[in-house]
Amino acid sequence: MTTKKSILDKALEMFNEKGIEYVGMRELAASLNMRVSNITYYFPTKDDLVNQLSINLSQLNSEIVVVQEELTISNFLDMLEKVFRNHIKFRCLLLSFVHLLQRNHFISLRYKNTEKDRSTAILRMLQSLMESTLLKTDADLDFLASTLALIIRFWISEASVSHSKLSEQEQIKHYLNIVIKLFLPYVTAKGKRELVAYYKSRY
Amino acid sequence: MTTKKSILDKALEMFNEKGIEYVGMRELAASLNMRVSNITYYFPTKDDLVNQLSINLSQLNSEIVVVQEELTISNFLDMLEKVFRNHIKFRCLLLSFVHLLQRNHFISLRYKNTEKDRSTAILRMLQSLMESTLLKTDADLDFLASTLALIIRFWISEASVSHSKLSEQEQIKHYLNIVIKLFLPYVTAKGKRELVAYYKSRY
DNA sequence: AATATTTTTGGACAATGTCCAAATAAAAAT
DNA sequence: ATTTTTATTTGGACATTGTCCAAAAATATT
Repeated sequence: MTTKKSILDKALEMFNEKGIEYVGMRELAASLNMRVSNITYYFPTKDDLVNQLSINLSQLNSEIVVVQEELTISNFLDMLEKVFRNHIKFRCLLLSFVHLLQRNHFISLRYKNTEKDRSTAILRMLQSLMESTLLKTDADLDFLASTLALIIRFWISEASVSHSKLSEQEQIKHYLNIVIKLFLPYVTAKGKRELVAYYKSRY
Repeated sequence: MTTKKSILDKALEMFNEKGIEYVGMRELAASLNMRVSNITYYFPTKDDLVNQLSINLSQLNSEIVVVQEELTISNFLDMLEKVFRNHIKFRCLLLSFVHLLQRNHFISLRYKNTEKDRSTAILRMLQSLMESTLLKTDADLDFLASTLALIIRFWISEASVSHSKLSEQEQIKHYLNIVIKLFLPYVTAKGKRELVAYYKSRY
């Protein structure tokens, strides 16, 4: 394992534990048995370090969210669940989401580029579900996409505030459930069967 | 105007502008034409200062969210809109919500006390709407309350990230719209008339 | 007018992220 | 094998942050 990777791993671990803003460079260096300036050799600023973590999360999510023909509700929820799992792995980033975008120059630049892609990706998936007659033709896709985006971005913040006693698995279940119920009024009979099947297959 | 109040006012103004974490005590003091230690005389720590702002927001919201007999959809949405306006006035607090709860000892203590009150208040309002035959009897109130809580807490974070070009008025409209659409499948015919009437009366 | 209380001040403190010249280790070239 | 070049690591410095405190100044009370 390279020095760079060991720094990233330990940083993610400690950031997740205590929050990005509350882990000092000296503390991180001490945990790694190295000197602070050794970290800054690989990551000149703390923002660089955080930015690399954010790139890693983006890549992980990109592997999951792939455009596919004939998207099913199960596929869709599976993807969502995997994204939720990635969010837990990188939870420090999502808990500091707003601050990072306000102040981390790299992240805010990169985010602006991927933001539209991501939300149009969601919209296209919903359209695909509609074309497969899984969503009713009069379903308000913009509403669903907006609400979905809000949940995806902030579920983990909400969970850390309101459901911290729940296990990670239970938290994921809770917010997947909310998504399922969000879709419920808008799925066709066929879609509803898939939705219910997905729900029963897990819980 | 007392010194204490002038500190709170200026702090809120600058915190909203730049973010709580990015306004230093010296910067704040300079804007007030006073010395740092003069601020710490009234607010020994920055957390004390932030906590007082958070108390002020809580009080403002408590004045709005009052339990009333015969709650109507209009009343409910009016309350929500007023809460949204308060959130804009104190937006710095909501943008730092997670951090404050993680690290500000006062706020996290106080929040735990009011958290359950608030969410049961939401639930009771929904029950009241149901008793007034504005919500269908089979509406999933827990789902509505959960989703509502998520929107109320994080709409302004989402707006700052995704809709920063919109005016404050447009942002409020957008998220009120989401709430309206969230309720749409669960309102009775009578409730729907109210919902539509509310929507048309504004926009 | 003297005393007590409240408010304001300047300067200190430790901790933070960042930076840099020098030391060391490793690799490449001779 | 020895020298030169490059990559990595180190200790110490810097400005900035929130916090603290003894003394000064202003105000209130006796």
